[in-house]
Amino acid sequence: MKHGVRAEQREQTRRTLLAEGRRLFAAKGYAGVGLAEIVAAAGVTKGAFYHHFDSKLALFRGVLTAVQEQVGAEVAAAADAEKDPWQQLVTGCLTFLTATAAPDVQRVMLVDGPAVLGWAEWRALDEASSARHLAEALEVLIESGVLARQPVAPLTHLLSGAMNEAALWLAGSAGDSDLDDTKTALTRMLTALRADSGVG
Amino acid sequence: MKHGVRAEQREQTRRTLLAEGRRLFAAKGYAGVGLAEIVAAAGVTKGAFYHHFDSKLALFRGVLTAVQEQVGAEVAAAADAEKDPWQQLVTGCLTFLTATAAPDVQRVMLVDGPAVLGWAEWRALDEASSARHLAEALEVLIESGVLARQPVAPLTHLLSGAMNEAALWLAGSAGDSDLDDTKTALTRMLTALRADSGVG
DNA sequence: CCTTTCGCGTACCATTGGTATGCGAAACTG
DNA sequence: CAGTTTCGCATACCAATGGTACGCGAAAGG
Repeated sequence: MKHGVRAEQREQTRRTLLAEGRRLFAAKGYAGVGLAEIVAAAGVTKGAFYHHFDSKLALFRGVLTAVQEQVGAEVAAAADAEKDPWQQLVTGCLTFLTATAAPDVQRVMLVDGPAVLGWAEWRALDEASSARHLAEALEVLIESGVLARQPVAPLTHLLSGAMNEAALWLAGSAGDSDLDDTKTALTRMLTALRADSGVG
Repeated sequence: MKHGVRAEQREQTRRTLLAEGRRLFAAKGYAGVGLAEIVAAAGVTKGAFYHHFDSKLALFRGVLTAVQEQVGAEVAAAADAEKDPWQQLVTGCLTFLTATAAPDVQRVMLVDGPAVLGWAEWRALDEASSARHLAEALEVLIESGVLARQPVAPLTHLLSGAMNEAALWLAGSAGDSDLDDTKTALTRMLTALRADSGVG
């Protein structure tokens, strides 16, 4: 790691571009923001931008990765605070609903992400940050006999999709009890998967 | 309704633009296809296009509506073939997984839709075509005591999101048993919501 | 048959993502 | 410390795209 004045300024410029890109992408969507606006907000020019990123898409990829890592860390922290593996799953899922409540997370990670990068790449990035934790938690619970033995992949995607859509809906819903109701419904769905729930 | 040569040609041109738009949007995504390509494929010019649609976005809105109505009709038909309300729900949900398997449905309706139109408008259109059926089916089952009494909105979004994500995953998954496994997991989740499942 | 309507083609414009090139200061080198 | 290289960045420019203004020619209406 270099520590000269040059390397420092370089990193500062890169961080500013990522920060302003995140702010603008969240506010106006990927297609609604031009490079001119981004570089102006960052106080640089297009020449500087293309020195740091190959394309507008590359900047979005960087922003999305940062958002996903932030959400993943928040969820993982909440889950790790629980002792019981089952409670880790429930807490992690419920935390996800609130961690993705911020508008910038919504638009970048849940709405524009799949369309801009393509679903496959978006899925791969999500897998690396948060979905992997979900799958691992499910596997542990299956191995320990808490959950009925079954393939984890379908379950992971069903739950992941359910939480994503619920988070988007909650952001625009006016009802005060919607969050609690959703948490209740989600908890009920998770509980239903248990081997001792009488289903299966 | 006029029936002259002129009105007929007009409708023909409009249908061709919608058809080619759907084909190209599905193949390359909304941002990946230009108006020039669309009008060339339809055998007309941009002048004709803007005589029928206000913008590229308006064409996409028309295409998306058509796709959603097709999926909604397919799901509703399968559900209506069942007598028992509970079986209508299960059959409808399972049919959704196969009805959205076509690549054009995936990209237009599930990936690009929310990003291009914005999540709110996309949700409103989805509500009008398929999600409304789901909500109605859930309400019937709650009223008849099959499902535990609970708010339907959170449940609708959780299930809708789960099915959307599962459909996208299934399209790219290589495993032969993935579809069956997903249907099993989805059925298990639905069954868990029943008032007599011991949960809640 | 003469006028009006209108579906559509042609020519054009503004903006956007992306590139080629030059400059000036920081970082090596003797 | 002078000379040279490196490199972060700015300027000027290009091709393509969504969108508009306007004109033509055939069908619709009297």
